[in-house]
Amino acid sequence: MNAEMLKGHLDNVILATLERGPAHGYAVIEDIRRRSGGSFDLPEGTVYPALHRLELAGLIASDWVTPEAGRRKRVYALTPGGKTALKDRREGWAEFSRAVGAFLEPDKPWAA
Amino acid sequence: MNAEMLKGHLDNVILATLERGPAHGYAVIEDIRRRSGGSFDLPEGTVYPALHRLELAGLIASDWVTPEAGRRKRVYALTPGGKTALKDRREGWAEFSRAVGAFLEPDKPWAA
DNA sequence: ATTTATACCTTGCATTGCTAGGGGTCAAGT
DNA sequence: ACTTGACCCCTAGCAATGCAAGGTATAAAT
Repeated sequence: MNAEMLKGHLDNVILATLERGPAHGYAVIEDIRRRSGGSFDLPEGTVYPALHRLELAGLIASDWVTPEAGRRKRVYALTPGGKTALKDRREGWAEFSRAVGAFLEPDKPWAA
Repeated sequence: MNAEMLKGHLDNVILATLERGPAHGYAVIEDIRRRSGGSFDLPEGTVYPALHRLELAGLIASDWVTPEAGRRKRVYALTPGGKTALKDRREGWAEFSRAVGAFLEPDKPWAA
């Protein structure tokens, strides 16, 4: 799978991951890998800047958590604005997916 | 629809457009707009460089055509390599679409 | 004559995912 | 004791891409 295809969709994937509950960066990477069936095996240099980007945009918020056993983690959670954004991006993805499918999935009924 | 979502997918859309037969740049833009149901209304500054890119990569080839009536056009057609690439990219899109759908289309059966 | 649609092109920008590095903690194996 | 691997965080700089903005030119419509 081409690497550039993810551009513009990573934020949506991360937001959808955090929709299931707060998680720290490393766990987000693992969730994405598992939930995508291995298709998205993202390096840290991709995900961490994306998380910072989303926090700067106000779509997620972070808290440092230091458990008794283990290392300190930065746990991210969706903000109300993030939930709204995710809803909008779902619609955006549906439209985009339908539009590209009209070109690359010629068996679909909508492909004129 | 977000603008950055098209990144990495435009080449596939253009290749699929030329799959139906040779066309010049301006016609490609119109075909994409029509076939996408208006979702992709691409400016020339997006499509023309992409066509040059694809030709440089050997996936399409161009010929200048000067009809008796009308303006001269640069007509692009898929090369054998382009047809092969399109086939591969169809599979890539299927995988990518399935993977993103697992995050943004939670009603789908594969969304664990 | 002016506007609109057609038809092509390029420069430079903003954004993005990735590579390649860095730091550090902790458990298990050798 | 030492190394390996898993865990957990971060940044600088690169390459690619879609786009805005601008230019050129012909043909048809008003």
